Amino acid sequence: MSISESEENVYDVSAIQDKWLPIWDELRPFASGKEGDTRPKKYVLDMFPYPSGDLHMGHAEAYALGDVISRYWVQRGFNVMHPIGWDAFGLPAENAAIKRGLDPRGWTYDNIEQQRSSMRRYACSFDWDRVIRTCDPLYYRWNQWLFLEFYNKGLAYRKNSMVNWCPSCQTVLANEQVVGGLCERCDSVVTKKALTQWFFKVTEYADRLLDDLDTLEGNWPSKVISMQRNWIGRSYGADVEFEIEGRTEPVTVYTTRPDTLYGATFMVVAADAALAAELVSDSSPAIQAEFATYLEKVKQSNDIERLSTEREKTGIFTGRYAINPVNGERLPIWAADYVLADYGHGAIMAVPAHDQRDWDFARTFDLPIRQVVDTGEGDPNTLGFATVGDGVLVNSGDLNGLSKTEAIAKMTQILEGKGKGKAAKNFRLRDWLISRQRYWGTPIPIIHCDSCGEVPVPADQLPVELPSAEGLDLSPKGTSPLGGAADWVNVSCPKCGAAAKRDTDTMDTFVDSSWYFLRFLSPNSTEVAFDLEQAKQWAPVDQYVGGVTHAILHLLYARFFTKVLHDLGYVDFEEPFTRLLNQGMVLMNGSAMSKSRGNLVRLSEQLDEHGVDAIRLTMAFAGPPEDDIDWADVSPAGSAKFLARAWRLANDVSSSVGVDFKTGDKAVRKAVHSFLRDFGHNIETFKFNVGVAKIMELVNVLRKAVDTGVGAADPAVREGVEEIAKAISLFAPYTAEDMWAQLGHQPGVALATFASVDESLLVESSIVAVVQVDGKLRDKFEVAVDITEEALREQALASDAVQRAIGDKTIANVIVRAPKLVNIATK
RNA sequence: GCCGAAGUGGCGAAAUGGCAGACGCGGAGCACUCAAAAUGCUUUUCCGAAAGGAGUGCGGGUUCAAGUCCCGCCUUCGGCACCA
Repeated sequence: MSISESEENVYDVSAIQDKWLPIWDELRPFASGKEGDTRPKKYVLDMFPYPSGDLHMGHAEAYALGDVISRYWVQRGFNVMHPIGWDAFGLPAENAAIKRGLDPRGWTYDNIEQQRSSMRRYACSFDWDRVIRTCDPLYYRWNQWLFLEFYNKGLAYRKNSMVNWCPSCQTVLANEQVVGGLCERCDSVVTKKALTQWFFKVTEYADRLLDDLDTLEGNWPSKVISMQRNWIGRSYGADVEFEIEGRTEPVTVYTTRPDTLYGATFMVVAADAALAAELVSDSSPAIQAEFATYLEKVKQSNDIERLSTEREKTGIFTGRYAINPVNGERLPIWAADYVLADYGHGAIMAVPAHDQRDWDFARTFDLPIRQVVDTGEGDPNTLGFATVGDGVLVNSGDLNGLSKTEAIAKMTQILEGKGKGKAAKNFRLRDWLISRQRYWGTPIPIIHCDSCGEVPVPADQLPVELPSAEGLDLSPKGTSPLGGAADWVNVSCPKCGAAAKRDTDTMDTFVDSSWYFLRFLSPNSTEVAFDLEQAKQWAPVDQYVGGVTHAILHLLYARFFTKVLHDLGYVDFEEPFTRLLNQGMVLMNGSAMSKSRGNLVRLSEQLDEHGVDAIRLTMAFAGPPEDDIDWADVSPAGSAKFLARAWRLANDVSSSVGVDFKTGDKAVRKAVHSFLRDFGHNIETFKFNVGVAKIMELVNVLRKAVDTGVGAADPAVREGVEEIAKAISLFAPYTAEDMWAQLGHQPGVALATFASVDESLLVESSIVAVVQVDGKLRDKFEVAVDITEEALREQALASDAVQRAIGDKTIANVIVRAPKLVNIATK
């Protein structure tokens, strides 16, 4: 081989990348929504990134996998919309701005440009005509519009509540920013603070959010469905009314165990609930003082203490008594912090015999424990723990002898008859706190007027644009930085014209991402949030791809928004994401990559070293997409080697474009078409690693065919290599495009549809039958596919190896599954 | 504590109840080369020279046949966690 020949034959990754990028810019193969496109639609969506810097390995995995799906459907002849945008509001921009004394805008838009350019190099199949950035007024104006739609429907409201507070950052934190009781950013211990905040009424949709999960079964990872079910946490039980001595109004408690009402020996109210303070206010000064001290301690407590499992129960006696509605017993009322103010009614009936927490409390304060369910384990008084299982009711009047389930039903009935209670349900889910005392977010479009109260900003005055950050103190101080923008805050009331002030809070960025998938339908509209006709055509999202970190919050909120939009008549579906794929994480040496761990792998360096295609292929081939990839365990060099091997094959093909494949070698064609059949199935079931393996197998078959078989000129070889180029295009678009060109085609392999499977080529005339003796493989031989059971049985028994294995044992049974298998069972 | 998922070669992993380990990484060997790289080919679960035997976390079960189904454990990972 001469030197010049060998140079032609070298797979030069960077040259290929440089060659095709500008051509694709011209070609724009992934523009969607052109007039008159008759292809069936498919909406494929990757979770949009936060512009925190350049793309990292995690993005590289997510977008590689999303691209496999998106490109696959294009090549199956679908009109695919695969848009991208940026979730561009949020704390990191603000923190960077504070640190450098800059406007968060500059930092954000710079990062977006960097990520956009990296995505182009990474050959993401995005439709670049549909880009959105949530920090554009063009976008967040519609957050405000939606907020007002929610507000008008009573789904957005303001209330005072205890929220997470970081004493060091001087700001409220979202639940997701509290990690193990510590502030995500500064590791300070998070405490609680009472503040008036905006909420969205997610709880009103709790039943539907839970029940509709059933419709996602099979199309969403079961893990995500069960996490959402747990998070919503519906429980069934009863509300029970207790008269309180010296109080006109009864107190209602929620219980899942109304059957144990005869076992109630005391009542507990949440120490930080209004009820506790009220009850104590009529007690002795000594109790009032004790309560005040206790309440102070409770307010100081933090999640670290709360999370401790060994924690002793604490509480104080309020000096008040409740009356058990079924037996008239006087129950002392305690205030404690193990009862939550914001769940149920903030008060419980304590049944220490059958609830471990009540048992612990009873033991700490020497309160009676009365068994009312015999579970067969014994008396909780002497057992040392509460018995919570099923059993037979005792010491319970009319309930005696009933099972737990029967007793729950009967007690509920009794209470309803007496007007002392009713069946009830409760949710773990709380309303969504959306206000943030932060600058870099969507301003809440409400004006506070002394005489008119909360006044929505009129629709024609939207958007309420963020004032310039210039001159504003963005540093955390417990109130929103927007409060410092006097010109912006002070307005006249839209209703009465008097002096009024804007709401200075901004919205949680999860609001932005709760409906962005609809904005892609008409990304630049100044008339509507999203075009209703376009929504009919494209939505809902057929395939959503993203990390499992968003399994609860983002997906729950987006589902909530969709249901609200449905009820408002804007969309005709109730679930936003028909199918969901969660990709795993990219690790290095067993743990998540981070600078502080010193195990950070830089995407840009990987791309420089191995090429875009090899990295993308490695992401897909490493294993099942939902599994984590440990970068130390995979071989981008191996991927590059395979791509070069496939590429050389295109180089070798010597037949010309348009040659009649039907004249090609049958055996090779059979391999090609059985590949086509398997590959499509693998991709559609997300077995990308297996799909890649199938391509490798076909490449190996064709390499052999070229070198030692039918030769490079056989039409079947061209047929095979063309399909390989198309298949590789899902993973390695540069290599595929270059192969396509070598094969003599015009640019645009990404739009080349797969050949349909020729079933006639797959019909087998013979097959290898296996013979087992007692389940163990003993022989195999080729037989005709239509061999009769008798003939196969005879042939199996005639085998020397089989006879050797049977030896002197007696044959008990012979199972024949013609033509594939014979199993001989001996005694 | 509650809910869920997963345990298969040296490694990443395949396997509609029907040949365990496809495909790849790594290893070994051969060819090409003055040589190396690259490439191509062969081989690679373990024990055994071989015949053969063992083998999918552990213990049972169903079945002609179990990595796969059922029961009971163990381990690892993820989520929730005083939710009455």
